[in-house]
Amino acid sequence: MGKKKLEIKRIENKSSRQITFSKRRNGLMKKARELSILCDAKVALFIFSSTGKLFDLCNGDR
Amino acid sequence: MGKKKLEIKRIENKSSRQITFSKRRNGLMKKARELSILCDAKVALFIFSSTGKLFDLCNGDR
DNA sequence: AACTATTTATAAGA
DNA sequence: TTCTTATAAATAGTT
Repeated sequence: MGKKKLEIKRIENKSSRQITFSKRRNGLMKKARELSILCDAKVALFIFSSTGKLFDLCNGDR
Repeated sequence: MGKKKLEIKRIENKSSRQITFSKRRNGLMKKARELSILCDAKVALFIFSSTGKLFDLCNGDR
């Protein structure tokens, strides 16, 4: 997605990495929530940022 | 996405629900793996299907 | 934080 | 049921 194709490897630039982290983290949580609703599944998702902060979602909480 | 917009609510048709489950489960795991690689994050994802089967991914395995 | 060009995911269909 | 295709959705780079 996006204006250019992005290779899947560690983003070296710190601020780009943090921006991408927050965008993709939100996207991942949204999709996890949708999967649980659409398909009657139970989903648990734990994301630890490189600074150790935890973001989590269980079964469509928000 | 897809040919028509899909409302986010439980898919009543069982076979459609199972097809959507396997497609979206794969997509979610791929994105989880990408997030961990791109952003140096640790990710754990547990998905229990409605039949109780577990699918999981931790930090970009496989 | 908002935009937009472009890539990616995926709902239906073959 | 695996592959294709039309379309919706996510998002990389920009402002």
